[in-house]
Amino acid sequence: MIEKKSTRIRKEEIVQAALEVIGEKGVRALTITAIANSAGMSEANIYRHFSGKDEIFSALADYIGSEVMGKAATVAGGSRKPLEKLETIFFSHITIIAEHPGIPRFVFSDDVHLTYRDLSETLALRIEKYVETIAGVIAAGIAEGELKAGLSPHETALTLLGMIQFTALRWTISNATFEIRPEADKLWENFMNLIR
Amino acid sequence: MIEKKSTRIRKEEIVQAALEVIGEKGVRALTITAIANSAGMSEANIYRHFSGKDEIFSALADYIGSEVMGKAATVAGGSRKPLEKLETIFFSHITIIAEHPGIPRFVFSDDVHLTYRDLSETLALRIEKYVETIAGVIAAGIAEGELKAGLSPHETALTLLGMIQFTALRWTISNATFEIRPEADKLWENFMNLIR
DNA sequence: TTATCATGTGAATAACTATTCACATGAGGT
DNA sequence: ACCTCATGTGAATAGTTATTCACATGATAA
Repeated sequence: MIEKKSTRIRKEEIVQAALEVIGEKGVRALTITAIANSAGMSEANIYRHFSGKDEIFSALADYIGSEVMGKAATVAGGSRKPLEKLETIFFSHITIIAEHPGIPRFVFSDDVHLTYRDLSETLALRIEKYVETIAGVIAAGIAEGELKAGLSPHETALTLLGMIQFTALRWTISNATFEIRPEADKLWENFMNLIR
Repeated sequence: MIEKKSTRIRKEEIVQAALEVIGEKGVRALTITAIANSAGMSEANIYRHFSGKDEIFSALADYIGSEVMGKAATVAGGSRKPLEKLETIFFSHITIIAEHPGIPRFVFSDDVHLTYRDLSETLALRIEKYVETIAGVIAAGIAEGELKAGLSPHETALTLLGMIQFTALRWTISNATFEIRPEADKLWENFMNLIR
């Protein structure tokens, strides 16, 4: 029998274990057995701290929301120049993906979207908010003359996020056979050419 | 007992049924039972025509490859101006996604990638080829002076595809609550601002 | 010290999965 | 007409899944 810990701590451990499982084997492999193994506890103990899979998925979404998107909001609210902010957001997003491949897989899993509709709505709202945060930075960049005047902030933000997302996808599909960072460098350099 | 048909025809029907199931319920729901129901035949009969799920997935990948990516190659090889070609490829891709949501879900399903590694390699190669096709059109556009001189064709192609892919994802997540076509129009207009 | 209750677990259950198999049928060649 | 074999199917099987439950344990408050 493992050491006893409070539900608060166990919940964090379970969420982390779940994220690890997704990062290694994908959302499909996120079974209670897999989580229990990864977290080093019995399956039954998972149910001491979560009512079921739904609740684990919710907690995972909350964690990702505060971790990834919260970070971007902080950067956006800072005092640097818009282009610098964009660059920081872009590369920190890329770094997070490289360190936790489970995050984009979870957020963009059609399995999650189609099986847990309520959660899916929450995710959609968070993504939309994230897009707006980035669009705000782009709008500021245009106002300050750092970026092209003709840009549509919202659409340009979608383009930037699509670039990030597509990189994460190609990375998973190719089974991590390329280095994500140099790829991101090239994409960012080209993107600056596009928006200035 | 349903009418008897040749394996060639049944294979096509099964692949179409599978694509439909993915479009409606996602890759996770692509069970033999679901395919059999959608195709209107018994589960056992599926095995008369395919050795198992792997082979169905392979056939699905082949169908998508010839359908979607073949189309782009045809357009790219045509005699129109590069910018026109890009626009055609972009909107025909968007149209295909809107009509067959199962296609992007299948191609970008981490479930597929992580469970069927061989198939995943094939998919990765096809995507890379698709990227190169688009990069070729962009390079031609630069050479002819239709597009900005400083662009990197490969990275710009990735950006374009990311835009398409991200739109498909947001569409699924939001449960098809927005019209995909007007969204695509705005994105394309902005993209033209970016690349010219 | 001891009583209590949150925490931990092995085993059972019911539902669902892919796949197989023995048997049925009918279309097309002879 | 009839033979044959590709095509079609209900039922069985073995494995996996989420979830429950009766019982164990140990931290902590009294």
